[in-house]
Amino acid sequence: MFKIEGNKIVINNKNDFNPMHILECGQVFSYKKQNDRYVVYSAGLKAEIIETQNGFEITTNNVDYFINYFDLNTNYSDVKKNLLYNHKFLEDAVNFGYGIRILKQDIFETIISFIVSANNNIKRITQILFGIRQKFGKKVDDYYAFPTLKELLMGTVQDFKDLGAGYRAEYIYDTCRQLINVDYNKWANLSTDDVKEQLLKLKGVGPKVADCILLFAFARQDVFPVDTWIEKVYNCYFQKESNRKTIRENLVDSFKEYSGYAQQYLFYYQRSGKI
DNA sequence: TTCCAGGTGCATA
DNA sequence: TATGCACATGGA
Repeated sequence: MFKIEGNKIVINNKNDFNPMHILECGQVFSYKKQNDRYVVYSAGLKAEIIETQNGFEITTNNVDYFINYFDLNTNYSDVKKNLLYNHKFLEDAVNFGYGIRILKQDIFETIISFIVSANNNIKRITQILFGIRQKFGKKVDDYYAFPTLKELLMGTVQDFKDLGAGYRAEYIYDTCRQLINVDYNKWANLSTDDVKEQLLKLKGVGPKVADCILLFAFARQDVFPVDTWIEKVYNCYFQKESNRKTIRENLVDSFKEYSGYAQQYLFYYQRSGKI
């Protein structure tokens, strides 16, 4: 799937890796499209992705971090094959977003990002998060790192409001203070339900945001975040249902340990307007 | 003007 | 446990 050449990760494959699909499918907000390349920022690190004749090249200041970040040791041909074997109706969605990979993002950044995402739109979420980087993060070369917990603790509720967070400003402020006494790195050893129980204690983290954090930071595929778009998908493919808890239960029951993957293909396809 | 965006917190029954 | 409402903000 890939090889390492100095500070580059070389991917000779265009079927299971597509930066547009990966970055624009809604799982991440800290990236920019610049002419011929995508630039991705995660925690304090940065990677640039360009297309080559046979695939893509990722240039980065931390090769190991981004091999894990892009989940390059998982075989997505197998993922898609297994998904389609049991769920034929996903074919159009998987063909549309064939290059999606579920990222393994920084835990703290993902918690803050998805608190900001609640009842918000992607353009504004992105703007607010880059604002948080610029105001509280360290300057590294030509970009700003995502602030550490210690750095973000310096922010006031008014600071976050000024950045456009609206009523979520208090959630960010409160959650930072709750996280002082929490070692979320140890949560990796817990069951999905137990991690979710911990996440739900955080201010601004409800069932949907918790599922996003589990999927995009803890690599738990047995969750199905249900938002306004997935509700539309459900009402289109399955039956009319407005209770999101019920929708989630039915979807996880159907997709089981492939729920997270299915969710991303469907979310990306639905948002494209091609459904 | 109203609706919508990767929903959650809180009061109430 | 389940339901209903308020909550900032800006684009369509």
